[in-house]
Amino acid sequence: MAKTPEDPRGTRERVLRSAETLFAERGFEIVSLRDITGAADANVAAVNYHFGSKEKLIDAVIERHVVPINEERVELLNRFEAKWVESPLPVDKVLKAFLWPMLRHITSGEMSEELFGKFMGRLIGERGYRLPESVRPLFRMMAARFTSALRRAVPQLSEEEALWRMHFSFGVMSNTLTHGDTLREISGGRAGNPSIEKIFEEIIEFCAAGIEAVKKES
Amino acid sequence: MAKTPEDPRGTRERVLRSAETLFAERGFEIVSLRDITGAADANVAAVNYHFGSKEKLIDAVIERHVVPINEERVELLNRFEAKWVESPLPVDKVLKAFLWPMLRHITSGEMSEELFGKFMGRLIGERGYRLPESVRPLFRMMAARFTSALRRAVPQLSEEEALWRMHFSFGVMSNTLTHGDTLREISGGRAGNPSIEKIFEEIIEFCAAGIEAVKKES
DNA sequence: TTACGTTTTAAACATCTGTTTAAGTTGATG
DNA sequence: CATCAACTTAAACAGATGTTTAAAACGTAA
Repeated sequence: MAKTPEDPRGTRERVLRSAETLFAERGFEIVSLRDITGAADANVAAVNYHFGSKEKLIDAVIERHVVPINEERVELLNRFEAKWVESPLPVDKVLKAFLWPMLRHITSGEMSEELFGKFMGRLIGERGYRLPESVRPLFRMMAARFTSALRRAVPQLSEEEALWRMHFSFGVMSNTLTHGDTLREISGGRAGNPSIEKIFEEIIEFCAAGIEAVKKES
Repeated sequence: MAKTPEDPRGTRERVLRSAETLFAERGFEIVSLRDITGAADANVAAVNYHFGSKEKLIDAVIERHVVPINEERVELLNRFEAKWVESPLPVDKVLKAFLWPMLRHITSGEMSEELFGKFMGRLIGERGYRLPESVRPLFRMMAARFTSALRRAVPQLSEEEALWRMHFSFGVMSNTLTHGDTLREISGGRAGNPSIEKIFEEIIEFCAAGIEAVKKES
C-alpha cells in the first residue's frame, strides 16, 4: 500500500498541514519547528529531511495555496472574457474573477474562513509580496492579465492609475480577510454577522465604485 | 542639568528611538532586545529597568505615535464640522480628517515616510488592532466620532454598511502605506513615483467613491 | 566628604531556536 | 533470507532569546 504524497498519514503531509494552521494562527517567523512537529506527531528532524529547512517549508506551504488560487483566477477571467466579446467586460466582473477563487478555496474546506483570511493577510503583512521563486512567474502573469482587463473596463484610467487602484482594492481584500473578525468584535455586534459571500459582494461594490471614480474639482 | 524625558542623550529615549526604527523595519516580535540596545548604545538590562519588559517597551513605542495622531484626527474633524454647520460635511472631508494627521506626522520628521508606513502596517498586520490598554479609550472615541460623521455624510448607509466601508477604507490606507514601495518595485516603474500627498489624494478619491457607492442590480 | 537614590553594567540564568549527526527502523525487491 | 533505499529517531550542536542578579558608577544634597 503505497503512500501517496496526499496521504494524510504520511509525515510530510502531516507536517505541511500542521504548519499551515500554525502559520495562519501565529505567523511564519514566530512558530517554531518544534511547535509544528509537536502538533504533527513527528520528529523535529523530519522537517529538514522532507523540506531542507524551515524557509523551504514556508515556501511549500505558500505554494500549495497560492498556485491553485492564481490558476483559477486566470481561468475565470478567461471564461468571463469569452462571454463578453461584444461589450467590454465590466469592472465588477474583473473583481469577481479575482475574488471568487478565494471563496471556493474557503468553502471547499481547504482551510477555514478565519484561518485562510489570516493566512492571506500574513502573506502580505509579513512577507510583503515576496512569494517563493516557484510561484512568481504565475503571479506576474496573473497580475498582468488583470491589469489589462481593468484598463479595458475603464478606458479613461492611465496605466499608473489602474495599478494604484488595483493596489487599493487588494488592500481592501487583505485587510477585510485578516481583520473582519476583529471588526465584528470591537463593534459590539453593530457590524452584524454577514456571510463571507455577502462580504465579498460588498467588497466588489466598494472597489468597483472606487476604480470607476472620476476626478471631482474641489 | 536635569535630563528631561525627551533628552536624546537619555538611555530611555535612545532605546525608544532605536526600538521604533527596528520595529518598523523588521517587526515587533522578530527584533531582539539585543538588537535594540546594540543600536542604542545601551545595556540589555536597560530595557527591563526603564520599561519592565519587552512587551511594555512595544506598548510605549506604539503609544508614542498613536496617541498624538488620534488626538489630531478628532481635532481636525471638529474643525471641519464647525465650518459645515449648514450643509452636511462631505465624505472626502471626513476621510481627509482621518488621513491628514498621518501626513503631518510623516512630514514633521517624527519618522520617515517609508518607516512610518511600515510601522502603521505592522500595527494592524502583527497586532490585529490590539492596541495597548492606555490608548484604547481614545481610539474608541475617535472611531465613534468618525462613524457618525460618515453616516451624516451618506445618510442612506445603514450603520452596518458604514462600519464595513470604514473598515474597507482603513484597509486601503494600511496596505498602501505598508506596501506602496513594493508596488513601485514590482511594476518596474509603471506605477510612477507619486508623492505621499498625491497618493493620499488618490486614496481619498477611491474611498469616497466606494463609500458613496449605491447598489446596482446585476 | 559622606551618604543616598538613581542609573548603568557585565555576567549569569534557564529556555528556546534551526540544524546536524549517527544510529535505528521499516518495507518492499531480488 | 539478505539487501538496500526510504524514512524515523533521540541526542547533541552552537547560538540566540527575555529576564534577573548583584556589584559598580553616577549625580546630587546634607
